[in-house]
Amino acid sequence: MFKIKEVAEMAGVSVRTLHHYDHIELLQPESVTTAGYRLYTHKNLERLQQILFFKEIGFALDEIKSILDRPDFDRQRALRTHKKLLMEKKERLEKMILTVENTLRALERDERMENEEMFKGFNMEDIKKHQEKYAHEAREKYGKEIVEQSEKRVAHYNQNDWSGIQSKMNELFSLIASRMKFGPADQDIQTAIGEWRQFITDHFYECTPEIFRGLGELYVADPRFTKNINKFGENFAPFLREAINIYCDNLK
Amino acid sequence: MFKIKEVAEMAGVSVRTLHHYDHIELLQPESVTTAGYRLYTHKNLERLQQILFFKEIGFALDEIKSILDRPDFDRQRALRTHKKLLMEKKERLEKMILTVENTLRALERDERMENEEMFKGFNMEDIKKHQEKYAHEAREKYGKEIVEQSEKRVAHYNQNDWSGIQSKMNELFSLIASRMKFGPADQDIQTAIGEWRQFITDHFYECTPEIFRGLGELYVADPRFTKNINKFGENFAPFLREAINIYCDNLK
DNA sequence: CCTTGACTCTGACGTTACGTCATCCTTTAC
DNA sequence: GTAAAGGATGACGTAACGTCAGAGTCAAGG
Repeated sequence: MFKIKEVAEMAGVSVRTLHHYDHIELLQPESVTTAGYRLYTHKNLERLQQILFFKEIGFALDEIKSILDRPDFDRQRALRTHKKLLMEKKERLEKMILTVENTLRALERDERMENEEMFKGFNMEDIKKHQEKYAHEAREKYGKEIVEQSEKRVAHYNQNDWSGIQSKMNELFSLIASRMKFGPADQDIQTAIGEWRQFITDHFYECTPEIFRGLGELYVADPRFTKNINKFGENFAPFLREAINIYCDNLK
Repeated sequence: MFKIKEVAEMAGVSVRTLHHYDHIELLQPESVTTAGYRLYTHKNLERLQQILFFKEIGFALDEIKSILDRPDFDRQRALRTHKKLLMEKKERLEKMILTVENTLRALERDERMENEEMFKGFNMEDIKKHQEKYAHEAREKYGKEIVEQSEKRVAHYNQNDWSGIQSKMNELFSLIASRMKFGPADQDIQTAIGEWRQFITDHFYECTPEIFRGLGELYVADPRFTKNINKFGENFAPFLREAINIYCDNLK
């Protein structure tokens, strides 16, 4: 249970804002003390987060209310849409930054900019269109999902490759993980490494020792990858890299 | 000389907005016809651009007015400030995107997020903290045995660290993507590539030119990586590889 | 036990940046 | 010469809070 000021500070909004949200019934605290103090729960915080996401994208508060209160509201789906819209907004900002840069360059060379050139990134219509689409989509959620179909196709295309790799990867990595205590030069581990390389060669591309070493580096370097891979154990990524290096050394 | 609707469409604002700006004496057309029609010049457009820049950053209209009307107003200086602020805003957005991603992940794994974790990107103070942290890190960059510490460091990275890494990557890749049209040898792109390499060196291991080239190959060759990376644009992976190769060539 | 300072409450009016009519006048195209 | 499109001027509406005012609440310290 959090008091109003705590919540305000956590979320970076004013107390008055929370009062307002209570008043318009957008976000009402789970409970109220006998003295009338508002008390917020973690659930309330989740809703507040949702509200702020929608706000950032440009929805009005009453729209947000009706979206969040709909019984079929899907938080996960909403979040994915949020991400898309936020990235669009980011692109818009990037365009604006380019415009500023162009303006600066033009100013330096004492040139004159094209009229439309001056306002790139300001036009919000793209974003608005997307918002409308989102609202429409959500409203007709039980209609046909044409938009999703295209996404699925792309996802599906890779899904085959993915699950193939994934299961092979899991198999090999589990084996390796189970033998970590024997060190990266362990015979069974080295065999598994070789199999892994062969698998890549068979299914994707010629995995030269050089590339293979790079792959090992990648396991450590790419945060998304590392995170996935470290579920096989503490320090699994560096261990794997080391094992790959030993494997490649022994090829000579 | 442009009529009001033309200007509105060029800049992506409403006619009413221009009326309003005229009324509050923020932007008054150079001339008016006998019938009372507003006529805007290129100079007026420049001022409008300025206004919109300031607005995007969050200034109030009367503040903008007093800024633009000050006799010592330096457009070039202002633009440079704009750029900085816009980039900060972009970072804030990137953070929000990360927060959305984290929320999604937590939702998938049915985890519960930390209370403050939920609101990253919403209040600006976080940004400052992160910047301080980065500055601190950089200051201590000249400590001892960085390379050998790499593995240990990685092992102790927490969620925050990963977020930082991811956002740095996103930042650099976004920048590169936004300048793809200038070709892989573009100066800014090359600078970003250098930064990226430095970043790997700082956080993981000494990234030699050889390894770096290998990474470039992997971006193209490895389907999983390509998939992730191509969200930055069509053919982003091959483009990146080419840019890396150019970068490495120039090191000799 | 009482005080004090930080926090909270509920109105209620103010503010910013336009949106939205309504009503009327110009200009342009056929 | 007439309609459609665009422009002008009030005037009121609105969204999302900000900003007091006046009063109660709570936790710590003297």
